Amino acid sequence: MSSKHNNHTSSAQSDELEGASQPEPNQRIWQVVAMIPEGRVATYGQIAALAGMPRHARLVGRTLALLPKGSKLPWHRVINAAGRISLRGSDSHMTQRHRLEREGIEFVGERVVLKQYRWQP
DNA sequence: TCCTTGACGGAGA
DNA sequence: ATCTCCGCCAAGG
Repeated sequence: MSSKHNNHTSSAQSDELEGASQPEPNQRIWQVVAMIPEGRVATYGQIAALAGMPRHARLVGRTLALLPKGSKLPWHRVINAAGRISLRGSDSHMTQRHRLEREGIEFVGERVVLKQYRWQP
């Protein structure tokens, strides 16, 4: 990018005013996350790239942080490039780890072995 | 307006 | 394996 314009899209739901062609970034992210199969994980950067926004890993994190509490999206299958859970709070952190282990994903210390569990579309 | 802080990541050292 | 730097970008202070 040229580091100019490309702003707007603040909160949500107002994309039909500018061409209404392709889905909003957040929506593309949700779609990709929804594709991660059970028992596999994907990294924030991986999701960003698959959503057509390479190097926007942080955007993925922000987007997932906004998900409503009972979201059906498999957000727990998204971890960082080190194979670790990025969630800060001990509650959410434990919830994510528990969900992953329940799907058969194993941890070696604090990390998932990506070589073994990374989703490869 | 500037600075800091994040559910980040890759290249170097 | 750890630590910096740097890219990226929205929210808050």
